[in-house]
Amino acid sequence: VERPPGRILPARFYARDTLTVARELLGARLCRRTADGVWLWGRIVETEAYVGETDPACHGAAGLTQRTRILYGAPGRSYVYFSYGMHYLFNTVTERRGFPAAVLVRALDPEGGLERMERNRRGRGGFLLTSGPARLTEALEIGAAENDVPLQGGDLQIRDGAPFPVRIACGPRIGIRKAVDRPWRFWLAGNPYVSRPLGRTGRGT
DNA sequence: GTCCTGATGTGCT
DNA sequence: GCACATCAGGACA
Repeated sequence: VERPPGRILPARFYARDTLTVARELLGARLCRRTADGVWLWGRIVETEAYVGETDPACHGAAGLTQRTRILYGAPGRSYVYFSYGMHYLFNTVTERRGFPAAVLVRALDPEGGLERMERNRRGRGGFLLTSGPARLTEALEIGAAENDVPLQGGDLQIRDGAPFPVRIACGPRIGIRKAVDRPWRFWLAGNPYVSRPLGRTGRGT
């Protein structure tokens, strides 16, 4: 069994402007060590920024609560939450303490541990393996236990990767109803694992 | 291909 | 109560 390549991104990487972090996470590797010690990872190809109390789509817009206290906490940690009664979504906390912001990871280009990921996805491979925020957490076995943990070691890490030689595209965030005008979704143009290439509309895949 | 719906937990209003 | 940063599967065309 292999180990993921690249260098772990330090906490200070995340302690910056969230839009910058969202762009610079493209190409980095989200790495997960399962309970039985298997490494699963992929290159991040799609992200979204959620920025502060003034961003209506950010959970931080609700202010400091039990749920959002992680967003107000230290940058470089995970924020995993349960959505629609069935899915877990993975975010990295950004900016300084006291400023609630995060980057949602929406898609991965799978790189290591493909067989295990496909099993986790009940046989679905190819595009359906990791092309969506809930798909990738299921593939990588990320759940409630991975909420509020550091990303600089242990079983959940983000490591750097050589930049993909493609354009970074941006557009409106997916699946929200507030602040739809802010183009805070970023993706690698042409990558086959991007959940919704521009031009496709509506819900579903 | 598009459209629609069901599954379902959690936190805030 | 209800909104919600989703996905899968079925009904059509």
